[in-house]
Amino acid sequence: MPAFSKIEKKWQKLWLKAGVYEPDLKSSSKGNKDPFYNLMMFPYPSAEGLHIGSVRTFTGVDIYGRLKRMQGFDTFEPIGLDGFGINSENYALKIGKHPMKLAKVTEKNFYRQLEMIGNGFAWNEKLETYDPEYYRWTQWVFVQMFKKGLAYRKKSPVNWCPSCKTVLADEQVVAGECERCGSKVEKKNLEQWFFKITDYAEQLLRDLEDLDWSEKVKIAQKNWIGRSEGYSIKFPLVGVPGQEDRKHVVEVFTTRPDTLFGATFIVISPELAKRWFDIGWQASGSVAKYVDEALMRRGRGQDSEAENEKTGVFSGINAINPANQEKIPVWIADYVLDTYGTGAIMAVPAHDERDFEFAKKFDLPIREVISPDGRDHDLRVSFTDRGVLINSGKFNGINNEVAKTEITDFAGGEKKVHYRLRDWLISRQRYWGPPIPMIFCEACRTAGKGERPEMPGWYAVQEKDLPVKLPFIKDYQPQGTGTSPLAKSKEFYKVKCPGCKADAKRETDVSDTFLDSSWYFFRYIDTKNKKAPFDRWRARKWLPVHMYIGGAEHAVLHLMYARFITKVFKNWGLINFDEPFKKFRAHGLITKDGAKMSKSRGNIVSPDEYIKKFGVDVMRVYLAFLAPFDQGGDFRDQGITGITRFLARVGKLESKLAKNSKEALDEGSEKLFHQTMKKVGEDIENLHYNTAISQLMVLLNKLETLPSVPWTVYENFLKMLAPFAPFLTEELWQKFKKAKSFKKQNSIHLQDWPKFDKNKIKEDRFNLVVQINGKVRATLDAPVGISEKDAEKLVFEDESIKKYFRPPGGGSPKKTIFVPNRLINFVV
RNA sequence: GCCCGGGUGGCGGAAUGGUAUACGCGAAGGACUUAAAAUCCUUUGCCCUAAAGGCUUGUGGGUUCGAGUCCCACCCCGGGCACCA
Repeated sequence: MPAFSKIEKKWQKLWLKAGVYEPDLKSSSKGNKDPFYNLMMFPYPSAEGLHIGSVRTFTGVDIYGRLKRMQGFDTFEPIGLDGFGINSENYALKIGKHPMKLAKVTEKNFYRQLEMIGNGFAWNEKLETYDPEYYRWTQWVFVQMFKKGLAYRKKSPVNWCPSCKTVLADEQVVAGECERCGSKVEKKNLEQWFFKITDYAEQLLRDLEDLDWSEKVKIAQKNWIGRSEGYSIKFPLVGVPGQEDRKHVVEVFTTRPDTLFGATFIVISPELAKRWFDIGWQASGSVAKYVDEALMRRGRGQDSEAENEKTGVFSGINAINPANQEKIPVWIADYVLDTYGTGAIMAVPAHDERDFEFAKKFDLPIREVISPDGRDHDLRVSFTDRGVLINSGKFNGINNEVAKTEITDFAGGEKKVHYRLRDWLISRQRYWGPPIPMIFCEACRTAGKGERPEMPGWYAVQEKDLPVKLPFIKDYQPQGTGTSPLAKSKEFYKVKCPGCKADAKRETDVSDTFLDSSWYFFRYIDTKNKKAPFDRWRARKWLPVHMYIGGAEHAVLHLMYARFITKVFKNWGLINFDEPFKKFRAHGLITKDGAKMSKSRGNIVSPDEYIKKFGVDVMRVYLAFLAPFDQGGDFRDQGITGITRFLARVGKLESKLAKNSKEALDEGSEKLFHQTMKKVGEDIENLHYNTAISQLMVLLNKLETLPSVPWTVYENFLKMLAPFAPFLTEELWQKFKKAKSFKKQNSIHLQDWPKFDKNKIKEDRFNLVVQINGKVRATLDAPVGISEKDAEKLVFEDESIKKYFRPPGGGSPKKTIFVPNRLINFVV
C-alpha cells in the first residue's frame, strides 16, 4: 500500500472517531462559534458511482467549508443521496435489477467513494430520499399543500414522455425533448396533481433581486418566470352561426396595444377553437378538420418548431376591431399557443414577424401604423421598433409608447400581467418515488363531499398514517397506460375512505423527484426528528443555507422549486425567512475530450483509479488547480505530475525547518509570505482555487531557495494548504506538533486561519516602468512614493533611455504621464 | 432569432485601463547514475544566425499618453430560451 493510502485511512478513522466535522446541531444557541451551513447539491446515485466531475464539485465545496471552519465557524457540511426518481429507476430497468435492491448497492458504493474524497462531511446527519423516515415528511409536505389549497388536480394537455412512460413538468422538457432520455415529448390530456407555484410567481421574481447568486442562474429564473406586462383587449364577435352579433367576445393579450389600428385579423389557438366547439359553435367541416389535425400534431409534439411553415384556416367568424369598428376575420392557427395569455391574439402583420409571415401566406391585409419617420412605407418585413403612429385616426403623430395606454383606454381594454411560469406538475406514473399520500372515494365524490370543497372525493392520508410506504412489487415497469405500476397492486391501493368509511382507492401515482430535493436541506439539520420535518429552533440557528454550490443546470428546476417550497413554509409559519440559499454559486462542468461525460458516450472518468494511483490529496489539489472552479474544463491527466511533485516538495520542507523557533525570514521572503496569506484566503473565499494554489507554489519555490524555513512559516504554509490537501497536512501537522495522541481540537482543520500583517505587505521599492510613446523601454528600481520630478530625473540619468529622445539625449517630451508607484510615459 | 458565458504560448491557464504570457504541464539542454526512473539546474510566445529591432491576447475599427481589459461591428466555440403576442 502506498504511503498516502495509509495516511488517508488513518485520518479518516481518527477524524470520524473524534467528530472533527460534527457541528453542534443540538443546541439552539450560537455558543461561541457562528454556524456556517455549507451545502452541496446532493447527488443522485447511479450504479457506476461518482464521476470525476462530481468529485471536483464536492471537494471544491469542501475546500470552501474547510476555510470557513478554520475561520472559526461551526461548519456544517452534510451529505445524502437523492436516490428516488426516474433516473435511478431507468438504470434499474436497464440492468434488470429491482430499484429497491439496487438502491442498497449504489448507496454502499456511493458512500464508500464519498468517504474517500476527504470531505469534512457530518456523517451523523446523512439522509436518503428513499428512506421511509425521509419521505414520510415529503408526503407530509404534499398533505399540507393539499390542505392549504396549493395542491390541486386538473385535466389538461400535459407533457408525456413515451419512453419514460410518464408525464413531466415543463421544467423537465428541454427543447421539446425529455430531459432524462431525450425522447420527443408528446401532449396528453390527463388529470394530474399540480402545485400552485404560479401563486408565487411575483414573489419568486421579486426576491431574486437581492440574492447573492451566480448571475446567469438569476437570469435563467427570471426568463423562466417570464413576467410580461401587457394589455387585454376584447373584440366583439359577429357572424357566429346561430348567435346574435356582438353577444360574444374574443379576448386577446397584447404588449402592443399601440398597434391596435393595424390589427387586421384575429388568430385563436386550435385548443380555444375546440373549446368553442364544446360550447356549441357548429363549425364547417374543413374548419373542424383543421382543428383536429392541428391538435393531433400538437399531441405528437410537432408544434413549437420555428422552421415549420405556418398553417391556419379562416373560422368563418368575424370580429370588430374596437379601435376603428372595422370587421376583421378570425383565423385559427397553430402558431398561437393556448398556454400563454388567452389563447387568442390580435394579428398586426405590419409590426410582428409571425403575423407578417402569416398574412403574406394567406394574403391578408397589412396596415402600417407605426412609422419611424411618420411616413408610409412599402413594408418588406415587419417593423418592430419604436416610432410614431400613422393610420390610427386621432392618435396619428403621437409616440407609440405613449399611445399604449391611450389606445387601451380608448378601446376599453385593461392592463394585465402574464407569466410564462406554469404550475408544477407533481404526478409521475412511475414506481420509484414516494406515493402521493391521497385517497379517492367515489361515494363521497358523488355526494359532493370531501376534504376540500373544490375537490369532492379527495382526502389526504392522516398524519399518523404516514408514511404511505412504497410497497415492494415485482412488476414495477412503467405501463404507458397513464397509470403507475402501483395501480396493479390491490394490497396497495385498497383502503377505507377517511370520510365515509366506504371502500376507497389510494392515489397510485408517485411524486416528482424534485419534490424530494426541494426541502432536503431542512431535514439535514434534524434528520432524526420523528415529530416534525425539522425543529424550528434549529432552523432559526442554521438556516437559511449560508453557501450553496451546485450545477447551473438546475437553475429553473431544483433551485426554483426549493425557493417555492421555502416561501410556502414561511407562509405556514414554519420558518422566519423566505429564501433558502443566501449565496449560491454555480460550478463549471468537467468534460472529457471536449464532451460532457456520459455513460452513452463511454467517456466517464472514474475517480477510483486516480485516487488509487496518486492519492486523494493529489486528486483534490489537481482538480482545484485544473481550471477556475466556476468555469470547468476538459479533464486531462497531463498536469497531475506537477501536483504530485508539489506535494512531495511540501513534505520535504520539514527537513529545512530552522533549528530554533526564533529564526525569521529575510525581508523579501517575509513580504511574499504575508502576500500569500492574504491572497490564499481571498482566493478561496472567491472560489479561485487555481490561483490560490499557484500562489502557494510561488511561496514554496521561494522557501526552497532559503537556507532554512522558520517554524511559523512552515506552520502557516501547512494551514493554507490544509483545505486542499487535508490528509497530508494533518499528517505533517501532527508530526510537527509532536502529538502523542489525536484530539479533536488539535486537528489542523480546527486551527485558526493564518492572519497576514498588512504592514508587511507594503513595498518600499518598486519597478518604475519607463515608456516612450506607450512602449516599455526600461524598468528602473525606484523608492515607493517617488515624485514625478524625481522619477524624471532618474530617467534622464539613465544612459539606455537617452537614445529615444529627440534629438537623442536631449529635447523635452511633448507630454509626460506619471502614474505614482507604477510608470512614467513620455510622449516625444 | 433572442439572452448569458468564452476565444491569451505546443497544452491547462494568470493578469484593479499601466512590464501580457504568473503558476503548472510538455519540450530541449545539462548534473547525478554503469543505465534508466526519480530528483536537481538552465532555457522555452513568435520573427531574426545573433545583437539591435519588430510582432503578438479570434477579426476589423474606435476611445486613450497607454487596451487582453472600455466602446462599435463581425467571426468562431460552449450553454440557456425559443411562434410567449
